[in-house]
Amino acid sequence: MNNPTNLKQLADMAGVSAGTVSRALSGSGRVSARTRERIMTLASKLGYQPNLLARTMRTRKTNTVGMLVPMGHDDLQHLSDPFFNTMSGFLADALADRGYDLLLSRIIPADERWIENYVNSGRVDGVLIIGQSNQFAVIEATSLRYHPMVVWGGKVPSQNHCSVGSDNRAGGMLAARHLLDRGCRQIVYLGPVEGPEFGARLDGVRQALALAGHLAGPVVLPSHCEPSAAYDDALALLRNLDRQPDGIVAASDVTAISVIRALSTMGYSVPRDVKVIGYDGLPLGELVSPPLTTIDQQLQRGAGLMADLLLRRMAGEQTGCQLIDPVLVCRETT
Amino acid sequence: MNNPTNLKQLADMAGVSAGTVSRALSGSGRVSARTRERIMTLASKLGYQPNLLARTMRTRKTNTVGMLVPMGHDDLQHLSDPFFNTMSGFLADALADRGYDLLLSRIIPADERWIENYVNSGRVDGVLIIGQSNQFAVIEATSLRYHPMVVWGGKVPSQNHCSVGSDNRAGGMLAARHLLDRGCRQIVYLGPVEGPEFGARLDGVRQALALAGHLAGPVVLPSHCEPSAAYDDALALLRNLDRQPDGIVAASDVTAISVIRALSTMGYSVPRDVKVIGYDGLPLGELVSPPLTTIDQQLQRGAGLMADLLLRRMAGEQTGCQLIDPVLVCRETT
DNA sequence: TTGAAAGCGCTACCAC
DNA sequence: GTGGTAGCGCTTTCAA
Repeated sequence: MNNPTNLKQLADMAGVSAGTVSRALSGSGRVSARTRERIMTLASKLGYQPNLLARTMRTRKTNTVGMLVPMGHDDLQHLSDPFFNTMSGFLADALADRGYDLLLSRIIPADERWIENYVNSGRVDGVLIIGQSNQFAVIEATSLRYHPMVVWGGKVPSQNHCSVGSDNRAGGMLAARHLLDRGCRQIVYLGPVEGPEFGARLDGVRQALALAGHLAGPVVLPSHCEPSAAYDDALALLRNLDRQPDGIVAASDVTAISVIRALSTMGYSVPRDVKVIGYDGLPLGELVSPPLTTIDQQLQRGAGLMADLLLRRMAGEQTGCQLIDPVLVCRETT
Repeated sequence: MNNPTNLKQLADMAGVSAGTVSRALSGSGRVSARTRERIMTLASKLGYQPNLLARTMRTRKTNTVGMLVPMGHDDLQHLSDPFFNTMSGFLADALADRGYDLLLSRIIPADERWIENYVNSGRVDGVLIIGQSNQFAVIEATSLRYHPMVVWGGKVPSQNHCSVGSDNRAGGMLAARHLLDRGCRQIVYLGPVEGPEFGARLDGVRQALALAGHLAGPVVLPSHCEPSAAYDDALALLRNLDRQPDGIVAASDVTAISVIRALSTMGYSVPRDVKVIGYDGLPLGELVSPPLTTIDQQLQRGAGLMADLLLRRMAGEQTGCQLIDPVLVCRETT
């Protein structure tokens, strides 16, 4: 007695039609309780699993969400970056809770249709884009035609696409103000400066300093994203400074960690000589020593919001953006 | 002029049959160069993407690999753990390089058939299991019937399933010997002790100490996996010790980081007062300060090996296990 | 080289 | 409440 490989075989064994088995197994439709019961036990006894692809093909519902990370130019093992890792972990959890799987595809944007090409292949019900990177325009254009899409990132006034992310300007202000409160007077912003998110964080820092009467503003030290490149950048840039800073706003937690390493290489102690604040609130920040003071974007909550919004959009609803309030998490680097 | 949503529509527009379009687009089969060219340009102009699900259904090939993490009892946000994150990042990269996508499904083993139920649903060509956890027996039994499966984890002599992982005993020895070389005399093993992997690491530590004439062996302090639980455990266990250790072998990098935090809370300095060595070689270890001395399992290489072995098994080949040589990476915690 | 037709495994519709 | 039948979009024979 071979195990049934498809629904028809199971139906034959049960002495009913395929339709009945389908109704019994998928829970939809009217089947007598007895028949259902009988079919269920038989299926589980024989280890029968319906083919999800065939089901998907019929119902046009994959129960899968794709996560895409646009890798602008920076194509070196992006998916291993702590930020993306953390995000994919939270998203996988959030989606699993809602009955969806997460499909990770590494996509290097080749043309203006990379998102549509991906979704048109029919493997996902919706798509989550992590970071706008240098693809803001493409994302925006795509959002006019394709709706089940939610983007992690910043929000600009005229934006059409649905995004979830922290208020980066407010977060930047929070960070700078915290350093001021801690007595810092020579404040540096270190990290990437381009893209909607980083740009807004830097603006926030500028604004906070201006409000506090620091007319000179922060010293801006542009660096790469990738951790070891950021370390090299930080070392070179900080050594080059006329006056050593006493407070550094790093553009991200990963950057902050690289900065702290660079400072330690240079013989400075954190927070005694220099205070450093990160941005993101990665769980990782809690693990490092000294534990990292940071602006928490509440990534876990953000992942949940993205999942919720996406599901609503998949159901045809229109949704607005969600702005997460950044919160200061004061640990031991400031 | 609407964009074609399926192959038939495109065929009509091109004035050929569906079969011809299929042959042209999938590259297989004989089509005249001119026809192919014409169809390709038309398809790309109209933004047509073949439905991958339908193709999969016909060819029985999904070009997708599933990654499963058995969560024994410990079901709290496992996917956000740095180890799994790192692994999934490397695997996604390795698989992408080979033309495959990675499907992340959170599975909580319910019965002895959880793996088979997953693969029988037809969404993946093969499966990667991360960690044997308490599911060694299930994995072993499944491997008798289902072959496209590769497991990250340890290897025991009689094992049937294909695994990739470091030689945990050798790694444990390496770690302990390094601490001895550094002058440590009071050596503690801290971390989980159960499961094939952790058990072997601990054995290695024991063996190294015995070989060096330390008859008493290491003090064994069993702790949880999850970072903050591990921190609590470490604090409690270390405070309870009669004699403070001067060297700690942590069962993993994540554990090592928690241990270092605990030591710092207790007022000890690493590596001055106590030396700590981790296990895994997570990129994260390089980022923390002080940078972590660890036994590197070469996860990136391991992910590549897993991908290669899985692809060969998917092609019907039989493959043996791969044991990765653990290498000592000496940074600044020892 | 191309077209016609069958069929992958499932669900949904329409009878009864 | 259940069975028959059509069809999702594609690939793959088999004929022409």
